[in-house]
Amino acid sequence: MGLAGLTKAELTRAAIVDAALTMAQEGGLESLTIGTVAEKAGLSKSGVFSRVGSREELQVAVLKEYERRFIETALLPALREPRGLPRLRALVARWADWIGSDTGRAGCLFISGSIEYDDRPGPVRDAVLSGLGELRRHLARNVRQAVDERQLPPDTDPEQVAFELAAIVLGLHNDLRLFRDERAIKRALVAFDRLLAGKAAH
Amino acid sequence: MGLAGLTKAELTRAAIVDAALTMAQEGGLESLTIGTVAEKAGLSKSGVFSRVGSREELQVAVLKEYERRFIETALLPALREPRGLPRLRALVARWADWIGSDTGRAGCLFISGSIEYDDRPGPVRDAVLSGLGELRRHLARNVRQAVDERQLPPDTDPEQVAFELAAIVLGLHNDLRLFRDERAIKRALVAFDRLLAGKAAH
DNA sequence: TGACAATTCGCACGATCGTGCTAATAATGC
DNA sequence: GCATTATTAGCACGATCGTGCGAATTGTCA
Repeated sequence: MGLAGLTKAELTRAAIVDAALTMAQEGGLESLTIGTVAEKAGLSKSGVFSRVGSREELQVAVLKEYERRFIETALLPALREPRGLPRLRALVARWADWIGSDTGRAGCLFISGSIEYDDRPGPVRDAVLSGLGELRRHLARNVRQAVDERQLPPDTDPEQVAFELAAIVLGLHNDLRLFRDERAIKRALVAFDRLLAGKAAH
Repeated sequence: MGLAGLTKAELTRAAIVDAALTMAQEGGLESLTIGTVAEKAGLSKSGVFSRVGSREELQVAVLKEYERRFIETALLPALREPRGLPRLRALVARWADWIGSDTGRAGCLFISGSIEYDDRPGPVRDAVLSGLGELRRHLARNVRQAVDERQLPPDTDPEQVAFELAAIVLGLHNDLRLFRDERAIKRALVAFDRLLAGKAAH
């Protein structure tokens, strides 16, 4: 047993998932191959395979790890803000920062995954769908709380606002990754403000 | 020379591109293989290859054909509306309809392409970038004209509105394709209205 | 240190990929 | 109908893919 109570196999597996995660951020989960991941991790193909079980299990593991980091970095810190609009604002701000932080090199696995697996059934698609669905419900719940706190108009449609917030993030991701246009960051923040300024959609 | 002045080779090529386009709409341009396209078109691998030159040229040809159909179906008809807000509204309405029309089976090649090729240089990426860039500039120009016609506030930022319009379409596409949620159509229209209601972003 | 278990590697397999090359076929002009 | 050309098929090639299996290596405990 090594540090932190992790066996060597678990450490190796973590290193594999970490390398695969980086690779998947440029190229997508579908671009992952056992061979290239092995090369990046400094292992043999068989070594990687014996740790992750199969290519598909590796893809799911990478997605889960990415989700864990997002929750830790963006979602949980926002929960420290008071409920309602402040918490919602903190969440979208951290979310946008998460997308824009390592711009250029790193794409969002859930956004690319939602394209790659929208017509490809299986465990990876299920993981993408559940992760994004949960986030969307989380957004709508926060909007509902903001309405309860009278920080948004009472005729606000929470799911409508959640839809639009998610759409803005998609636009941000697209402009950053494809057009390499950093102005998208400011545009996304402007769009957020307009949406949460109290004149929310009915 | 056959009908419409097309040689047999050109007819075959058109059939290949048509079959490939359908296949690319579920699975993306990167999922196209000479073999599967050949099977769907009822030809041999060599037959397909001799018509399209290479896999990459086929991908570009498919994208160009998709763009041609979009221009014909959504963009040109909108140009018959009076310039300014009516034309802009007609464009986004037809655009949303284009995305939502054959929902489920058919994805937008430019949206999936912007994910597949955001980190993959080459002719396909160039085609995606130029097509989406042109559409974005077209949007901004129409917004600018609506401002000139005093149909939108004078402090409207055309590129900001164009960004948000594109984002809404991304959200629509995502909810239709991944979540299979038809309510996204109405939500996109609501978002359009809110954006173009005269309280446009500053 | 020696026995045993955990971990990783080397290698091979069938499948599929894009792409040339040559022969067969279909269309065209006399 | 025949010769010529345009078009498509057959086949093989090297490369890469995921995956299984036995050997080699490394770590662990007495």
